[in-house]
Amino acid sequence: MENIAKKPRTQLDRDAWVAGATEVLAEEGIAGLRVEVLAKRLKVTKGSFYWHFTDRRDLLMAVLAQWKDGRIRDIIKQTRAQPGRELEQIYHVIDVYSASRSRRGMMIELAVRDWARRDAEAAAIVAEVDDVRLRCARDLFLACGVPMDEASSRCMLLYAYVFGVSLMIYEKFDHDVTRLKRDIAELIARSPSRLIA
Amino acid sequence: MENIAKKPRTQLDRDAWVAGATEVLAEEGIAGLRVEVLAKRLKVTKGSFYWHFTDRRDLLMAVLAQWKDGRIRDIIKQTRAQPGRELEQIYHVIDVYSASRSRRGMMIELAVRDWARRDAEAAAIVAEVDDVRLRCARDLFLACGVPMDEASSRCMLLYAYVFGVSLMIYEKFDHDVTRLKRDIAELIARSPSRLIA
DNA sequence: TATGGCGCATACGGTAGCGTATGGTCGCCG
DNA sequence: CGGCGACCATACGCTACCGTATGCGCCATA
Repeated sequence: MENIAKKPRTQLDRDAWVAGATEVLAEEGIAGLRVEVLAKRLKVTKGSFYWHFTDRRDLLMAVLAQWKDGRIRDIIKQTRAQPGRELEQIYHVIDVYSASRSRRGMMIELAVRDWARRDAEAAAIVAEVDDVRLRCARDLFLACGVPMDEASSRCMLLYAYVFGVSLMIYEKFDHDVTRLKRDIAELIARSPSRLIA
Repeated sequence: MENIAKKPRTQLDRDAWVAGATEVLAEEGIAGLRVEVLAKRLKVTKGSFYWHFTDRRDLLMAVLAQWKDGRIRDIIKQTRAQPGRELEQIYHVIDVYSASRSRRGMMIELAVRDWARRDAEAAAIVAEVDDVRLRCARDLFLACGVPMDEASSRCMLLYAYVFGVSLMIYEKFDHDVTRLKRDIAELIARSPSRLIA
């Protein structure tokens, strides 16, 4: 009965801690991610934590690594388009990264980026993720026939927008969010065919 | 010798504390803004702090209020254009808010916005600032002859971009930041005259 | 059935930070 | 020159954490 890599016990493993930590990160930010707080949330004591991790930073790095893997996998998936449908894939990416679509994901994203502003290792991970994202999005624009330089500009604008808009509070300003977001997506991805003229 | 509101003493006043706190906020974020740390930086003890402020939150609210006033004053100033030169004023706003231009200002901006994600009072202030900013920028677009809806979209895109781009790490991606930023400014503010056609 | 290790609880020392209490020093004013 | 009030230092109790040390139960295996 070689029950390989599968213990049906109720006990916690590293991944469970990382999952819980990611949850806390989304809600409280990196500063609120404390091991004793996390332990309480997982209904254990920190005795368990220090069995699975050497210290707090060990956990943080695991969270970071898992975030990076998930993000890169997701980018590849979201930017894979059937030939000829690249433009609508661009709109899809804008829509999918819209804050309201995946509030939790964006909260983690912002928490990680805030973290990266003061932590070199986090910054390195963010740099990797950004690089992959930008290249994937640029490839979509290139496939639409947009020249290289403009493809770079547009994909940079795309990501800056989706992150930036989730930092803003504009309830009083806008009257019709749906139209607003649709029009902005137009501005970012606007049919590149026009540009050839 | 009515030396009104002017004591040439070397002692600290509320404003000195707020200024120091803003500095720490820029460097360490809201979580790093501790009264004992700040006191050490100002070469006094927290005995002084609790004479000027009732508690830590009192300081935070003062920082927030001063930030709001400064931002609103700055917006008014940056978006005031001579008639007929509104478009170049838009480019000026984009440039001025570029992260590299005022790194310190953007660090505070991001710290406040991160703070606002978990604090209702901070969120209310950010909402006010965003509203003023968006309306001022929209007025510029309107003065350029851009119709209302599009002016709204473009000014929202403008601010989302400047905040978002300062969250990204793209050294590996871009080869020519100057060109990139210029082209993106073009995409955001692109000569509205074209739209009439 | 013994025994060894995994997974966790408990207990401890140490630091950082908040807020309070109280005392001290200096300048000014009568 | 006595006293008062602005401004700050010192000292204290308290809580939240971090990380370590150690004990304890439970399951597997010999």
